[in-house]
Amino acid sequence: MPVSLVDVAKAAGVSNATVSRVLTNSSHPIAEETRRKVLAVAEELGYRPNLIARGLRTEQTYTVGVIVENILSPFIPPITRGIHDYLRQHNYSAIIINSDWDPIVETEALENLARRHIDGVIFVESYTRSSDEVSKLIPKPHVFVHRLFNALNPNSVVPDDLYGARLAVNHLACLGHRRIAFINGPEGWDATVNRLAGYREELAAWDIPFDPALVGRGDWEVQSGFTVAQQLLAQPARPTAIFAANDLMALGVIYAVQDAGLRVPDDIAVVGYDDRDFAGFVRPAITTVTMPCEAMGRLSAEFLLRLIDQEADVIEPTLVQGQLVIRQSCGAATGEWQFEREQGSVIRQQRLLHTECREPLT
Amino acid sequence: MPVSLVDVAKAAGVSNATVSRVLTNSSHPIAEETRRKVLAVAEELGYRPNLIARGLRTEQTYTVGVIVENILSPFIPPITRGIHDYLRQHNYSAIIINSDWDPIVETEALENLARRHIDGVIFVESYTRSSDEVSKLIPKPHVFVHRLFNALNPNSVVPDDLYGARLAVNHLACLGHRRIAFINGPEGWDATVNRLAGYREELAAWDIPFDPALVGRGDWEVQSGFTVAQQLLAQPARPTAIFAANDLMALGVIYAVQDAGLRVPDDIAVVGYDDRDFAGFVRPAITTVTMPCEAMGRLSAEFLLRLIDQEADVIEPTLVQGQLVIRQSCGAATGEWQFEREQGSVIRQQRLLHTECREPLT
DNA sequence: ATTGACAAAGAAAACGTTTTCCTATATAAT
DNA sequence: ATTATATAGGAAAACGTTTTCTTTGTCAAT
Repeated sequence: MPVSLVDVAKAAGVSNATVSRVLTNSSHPIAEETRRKVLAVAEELGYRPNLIARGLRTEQTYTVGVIVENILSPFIPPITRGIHDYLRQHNYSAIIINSDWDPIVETEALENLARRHIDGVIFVESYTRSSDEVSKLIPKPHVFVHRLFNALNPNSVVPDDLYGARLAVNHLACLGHRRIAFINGPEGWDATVNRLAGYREELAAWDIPFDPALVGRGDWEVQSGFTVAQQLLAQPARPTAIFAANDLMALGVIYAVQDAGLRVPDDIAVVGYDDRDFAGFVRPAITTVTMPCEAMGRLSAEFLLRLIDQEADVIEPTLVQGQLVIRQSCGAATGEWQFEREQGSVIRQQRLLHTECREPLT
Repeated sequence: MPVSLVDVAKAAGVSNATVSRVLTNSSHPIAEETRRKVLAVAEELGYRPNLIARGLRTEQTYTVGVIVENILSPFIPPITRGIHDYLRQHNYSAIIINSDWDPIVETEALENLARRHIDGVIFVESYTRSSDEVSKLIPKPHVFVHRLFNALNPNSVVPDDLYGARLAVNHLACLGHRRIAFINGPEGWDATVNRLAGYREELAAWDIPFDPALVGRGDWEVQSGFTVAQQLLAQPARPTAIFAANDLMALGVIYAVQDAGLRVPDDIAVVGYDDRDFAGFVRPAITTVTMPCEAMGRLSAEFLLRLIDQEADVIEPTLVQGQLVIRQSCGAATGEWQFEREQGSVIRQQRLLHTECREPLT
């Protein structure tokens, strides 16, 4: 029923080989007339190459596996969006697997992908395997994107958390804050290490002494931001600004400030991290630093295809920078409180590092 | 390099055919001894069937396409999670395509899936195609899940919005509210039609007269909930409760109530719909009705496999019920304000319909 | 004893491509 | 005039399975 390559060959009065050569733009020489004839016939018959059959012969399936540890993580959709976009432009498709942090599921998934002879694998937010382990399980190129632990493995694309933290602190410093507290995430995460480093570096750039009493540790959840902020606010010389290592904790901070009878941003400025959707519509809307998910996704796909095409053997760990999104929680946004996300300020502020902003903004 | 079926056959001293029969549990009789021998050898050599080669012969790829209109929609992750879970248990994999509402991309995607000889397609939140159109584009079974328009097409799995709206209104009525306003979504959406119907039905069940002045229309966004709520609150006999057709608008309602110098839930009770993540951690946390995304996803996958296995020709449109999640915004939740989601109350309240709760709860 | 049915297994065809050979011209170089 | 080279295309092998067809026994029923 479906028309095959042989059907086209017969109808065009040529051999299989010729049709295949025309359709795959083979380097084998083909007379211009023949080429046109074949293309015309193929078009007319509505021929669709069978990628399964092709894959059997060429051992290339134009399919990559995407392994996701937790499909409900808020970063997954934009990351996969970037991946998909790039892949589609290069005629690749993606098989997505959700492993739910289960190593057994993940191993089975790799097994399954191997059976399908996919061309490569992208691990999203994965941390269970090292590059070597993966290579042993599936002899295909792979890339890690948004690796949460040991991010500097080869073949990984991760956010530049140090830079992002500097953006946040820089913004607060520009606004005149000198007692800037920091609520970090749990130990062990790369994000935690690097955001702290960025915080310290930017403080140093402004000649603000580092004060351990201004640094707390949460667990990424709202409640922890709330609790730690309460402690920070109870200090004798309380901070004038609090930078939380993610938006959820920043929201907890805002609640704590409000419960203490203070106002955000008037009494305490708050900056978050991640640019989660709610950051734009809670009250006050949260100034934050974006996770460059889509860009990371794109890049990881680009790198994977480069590995597949053997244009590279290994990819250097790559950092992707986020942007500062200025909203209400830090007092810098102008104009009325609004629900729309301020795209303009993202662009305007994105390169504000201390070198360009040695003095407070106003 | 990789070990093939012929390798296994040689090593076991039998023919290809025998190995294949053993490994696929064919109905062809096999001596028990031979079977064991083959299995042992396959295991020992680490044989992995080549699904590409198998697919070429059997015309079954154990792959389904999942077409998503907008991968950033908040419902997509849980829906695909349900789909993946079910598929994995049945050894199927999913190729995901994000069409970004672009019919051209979608058509190309279908074309691509057809080339890959996938076994079926699931359309998630799609509305651009009718069942017939799809069948013309790709001669494989398909299912729609969470169809936003014309939801009662054959082969679709959609939320039971009428039931969900009744749950919400019932809850408010149980709490003693009699002037219950409703902020609906934009015209044309199935959700809009059905949630209004549910609102009216439940009012009728409580013998509360329907008052058009208490019904407004938003556009699903926070701002619209805010604006419409302001209008409702300005009425001479203002409502004591407002049911918003989604959580974003419910949040806008809360802001409007607060801006009017009133309190939620003390002065005005608010109920939302969807159970978005933020509903659990905004202040006050929003009482809402869940979208049964994961269940819908599972079910759609189940139906698709049924179609693929030709156990059915067509699937009747199927409604999936959500649950009421009681939080702070309606005044019914007991205990302190807390960040954790109250799993218990979901279960406890889920079957409260007017028949079981003819009178206010307290 | 002959036939029929069944179990068990192998040989070979088939799936739809790509690719390796091979052949037949035409043209260029000796 | 012969040989080399390039162009163009066909025949057939190959990819790794499944499945059809065929064969060989074995056992039971006539």
